[in-house]
Amino acid sequence: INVILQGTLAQDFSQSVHQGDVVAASGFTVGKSPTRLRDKLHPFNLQLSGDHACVFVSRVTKVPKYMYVRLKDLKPGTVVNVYGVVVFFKQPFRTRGTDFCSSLKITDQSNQSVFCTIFCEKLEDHPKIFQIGDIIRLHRVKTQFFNDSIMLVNTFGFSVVTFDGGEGGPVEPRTSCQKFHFDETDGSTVEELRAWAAGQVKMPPSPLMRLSAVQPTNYFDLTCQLLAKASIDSTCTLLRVWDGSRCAHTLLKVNISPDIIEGPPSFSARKEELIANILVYDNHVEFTRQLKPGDFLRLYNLRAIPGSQKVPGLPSSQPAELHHLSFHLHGGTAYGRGLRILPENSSDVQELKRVLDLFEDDELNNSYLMDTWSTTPESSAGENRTSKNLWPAAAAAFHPEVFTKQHPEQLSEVRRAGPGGVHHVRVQLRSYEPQKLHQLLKLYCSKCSSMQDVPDEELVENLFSQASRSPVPCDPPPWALSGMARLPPGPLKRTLSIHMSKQLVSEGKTTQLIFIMGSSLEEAIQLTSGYQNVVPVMSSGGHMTLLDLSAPFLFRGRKRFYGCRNCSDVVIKEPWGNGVELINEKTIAEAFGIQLMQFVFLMKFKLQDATDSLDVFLFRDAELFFGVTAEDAAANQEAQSRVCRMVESICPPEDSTGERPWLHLCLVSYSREDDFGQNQTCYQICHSAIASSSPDLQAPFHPPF
DNA sequence: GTTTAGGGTTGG
Repeated sequence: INVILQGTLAQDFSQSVHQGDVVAASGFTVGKSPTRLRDKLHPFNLQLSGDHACVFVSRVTKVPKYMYVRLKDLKPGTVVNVYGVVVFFKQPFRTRGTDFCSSLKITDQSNQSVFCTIFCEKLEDHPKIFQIGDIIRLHRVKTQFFNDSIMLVNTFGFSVVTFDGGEGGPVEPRTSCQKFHFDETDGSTVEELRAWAAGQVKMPPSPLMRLSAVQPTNYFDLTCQLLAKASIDSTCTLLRVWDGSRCAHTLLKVNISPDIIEGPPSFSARKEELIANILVYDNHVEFTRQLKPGDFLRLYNLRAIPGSQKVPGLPSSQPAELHHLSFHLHGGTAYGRGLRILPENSSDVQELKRVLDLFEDDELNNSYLMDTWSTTPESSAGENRTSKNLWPAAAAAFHPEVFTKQHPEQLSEVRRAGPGGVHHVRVQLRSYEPQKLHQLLKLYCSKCSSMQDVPDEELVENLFSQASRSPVPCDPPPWALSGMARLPPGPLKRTLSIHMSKQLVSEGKTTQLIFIMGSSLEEAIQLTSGYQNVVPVMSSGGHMTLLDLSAPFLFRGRKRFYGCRNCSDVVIKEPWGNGVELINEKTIAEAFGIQLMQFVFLMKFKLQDATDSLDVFLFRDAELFFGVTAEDAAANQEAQSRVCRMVESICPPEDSTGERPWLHLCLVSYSREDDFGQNQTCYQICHSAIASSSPDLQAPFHPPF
């Protein structure tokens, strides 16, 4: 039925009512509804317009279905539900009883870490944990004391859901359970844990490595595709796997009789170079029986062992060669040792597939060269792998893993070939621009292709103080709750005006989003510790608006986000329509009419070899090249200095004793019109990545596009 | 409403 309100009553009502509220009306009159034919509602309506008419609005607070206990507040002998970030885990292993056992350790914002043991008969009921940092939700676990500390064990009605722990990614529950509870509060709980974990320095580092980064004696986790397998004896299975990168060390070759191999008995010479043979022992052998070639796997706590190793089942005529690296998944479950199949839709597998497909496409294109390649393997044999003068021991080595040609070309040939080609070169870096390395970060608008420097701190500070110098009051938008905020104790004891969304506050999401007016830059930064999204605003013509777009429009943790001046048309609206659960830079930018700028790396290198020198850009594949995203470099001093160290290590200063290493790079040449309308040939580094040999320079896994 | 395990590597 339609209810018609007028005057101040209508105004008061519309400001306080929310969808879902219970409304009681008194003093109304019944009238004929003029819209009954159109809206097909009740033929009468209720008109609340007299002097005695009034409306009561009462909010029905939703009783949450599940309560979650913080890990610090666990009491012995209770059954609870908890959320946590995984800091240690073992894949499920067989117990002496009837069940498999998952062993894990989790932590949360209360900074307590707690051990959990999950017993389940079926593997699919166990938590699907892929890596440290994953988020886990446990329902109906009981607390108990062991060794003077409280721990968790599953109990009747137990259920578990896990999520990827990466900030900004989709919140996709991992479970094999058909029916499980999941609502918007779960989504925000996961987001809150992700954001909290991202700011924790004490989180254990990921042991994931690509093959190209593995060094002798390393323990590491590997994401890979299974190409073939062979059962060697009851305690050992051979897995032949690849991840698209080439290990910097000669690998153990295992010649197995073709009739015991499941999958192709051999591969092209180029592909064989990338394949790692992994020996899986003891308790893990059972799990390898269900593996099929083509499966995507993660292997936990693999060991790379150099030198002569006895390989079980191999004929004595083929002793493992000295100094050849072999990979072992030893028996036991210490340090989470084990393996699992990764689902095809997981983001890590998607990334891996892109790299592997690139290799396969490339191999197809170059199949006409394969004959030459196979008959002269020494022509390929590891110039960039073994030569000592090529690279200082602890620095990085380059492996453009996707060559379009097998032999490096000389720079003079590259120049002669003109635009429209892909070249593999062996060069030294003579110089680079910008000289000031912090300037290699830029802001880029993908819509208008404009590029600008990242504003320095002083400029942003000025914009903040300018904005706070115009204390013109402004009408807060109708959707906002406004007030003054006291900052956490510190040197600054000022208050500033804040605005929050009524809707979010009513949903209890009080830390999701805050608008601040009249603050300094420093205060805005301080607030990021308590609020996930901090938006600085000012008053203009009585309305709330953003600061000049040279300043960040949003602070999220240590990250700052900028809008494009050309392409943005700013109107502050509620950054959530119906159904928007997630509040992040994308949803906020969209709501405010902002074209989000992205951080990019841009550098110019002067390359040289014996024949010529050539200016090339590093832009499109720069993140792959450094193994660092530009966004991380912008937010994280450590990541930024890592990039600087890499640049300095491939181009040591003139006066230093450091040798200038030879780099294998992939270059693409293309034609571009210069300012005078003349066609000009440009060059860019592509597909080339730094494969590091020291852990602090390690390049993470990253797609080449 | 039971039991299992209770993180911590040198091993082919």
